[in-house]
Amino acid sequence: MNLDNLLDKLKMNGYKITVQRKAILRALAENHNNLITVENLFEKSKEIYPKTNMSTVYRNLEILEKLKLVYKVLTENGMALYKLVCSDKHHHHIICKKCGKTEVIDFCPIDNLKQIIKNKKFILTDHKLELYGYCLDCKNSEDS
Amino acid sequence: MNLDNLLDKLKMNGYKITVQRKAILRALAENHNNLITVENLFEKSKEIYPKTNMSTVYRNLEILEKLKLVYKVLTENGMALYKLVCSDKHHHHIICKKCGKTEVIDFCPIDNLKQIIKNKKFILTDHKLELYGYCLDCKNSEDS
DNA sequence: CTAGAAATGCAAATGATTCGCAATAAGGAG
DNA sequence: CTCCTTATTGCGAATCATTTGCATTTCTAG
Repeated sequence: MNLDNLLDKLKMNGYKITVQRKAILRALAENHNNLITVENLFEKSKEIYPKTNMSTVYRNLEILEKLKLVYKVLTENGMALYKLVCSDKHHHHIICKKCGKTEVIDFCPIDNLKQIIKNKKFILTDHKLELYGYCLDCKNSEDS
Repeated sequence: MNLDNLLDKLKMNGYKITVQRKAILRALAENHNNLITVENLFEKSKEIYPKTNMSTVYRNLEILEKLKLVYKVLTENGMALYKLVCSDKHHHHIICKKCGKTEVIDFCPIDNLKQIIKNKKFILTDHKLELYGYCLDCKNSEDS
């Protein structure tokens, strides 16, 4: 999904297009393969529009998350990482533990699981599958 | 794993057995099927040994996590939930989104995934599979 | 029983995230 | 283009789970 599509989606949902909002989206778009921290996104947004404020970044991420335009993971210490969603099709990711690079995993084990869960006293509603590792770039750099 | 085993593991690793530590472990053991919040664990520990302190709970959870005696999940808002690990065998859970009850899922899709990841520029090291839903008790109670 | 190390309690610090509120900017109607 | 309404922003202060420093207490090996 490119920048214009994103802006359209926002407009369609009654959100105004502000300079800050565009900067944040562009910063996200320029990192669409990587999960980034809010702090980092804030820095990148400021490079595009220097007056962008941290609260604004948070508020926009909240909106983008609600519209499912952004994907959020929590690190082990509970900090949020974000990236733009790349496609509407259900999928998972493998995430580089060092640099946050992601690749799509076009496989979902949920059907196998549904079978198993049939016998449990549970109604399955959601699932979260996250794979972690190192991308080759990070693997090859010594200090991992 | 029962209380005595847990105490042994701690001793074996050079940790002392204190009243508070035993209270926290007993509280965890009494809830071994449910994920509980630290706050909640704190309350339950105090019922067993009233002088137990919140910091102590946090410090002990940290130790238990390091020894892999406890399993930790983060809620959507980044708050930690804990439960004792039940077995050494690799497994996953289905988690009730309302009450935190868990059931073991004795299936891991990682072999299928390894096959898929072979072609990616990634070294897989970890994975996280969490299933969410409602246990029948919660499903049946109206206010969900 | 004692010494030394580990653990605890308390209160204060941290740090990511949220919030209140006044000021500003967007964009539709005229 | 200008006005008006409403959303959005910036700022600083508040939140809140978690962590930490330090003095005190408790373990436990010897």
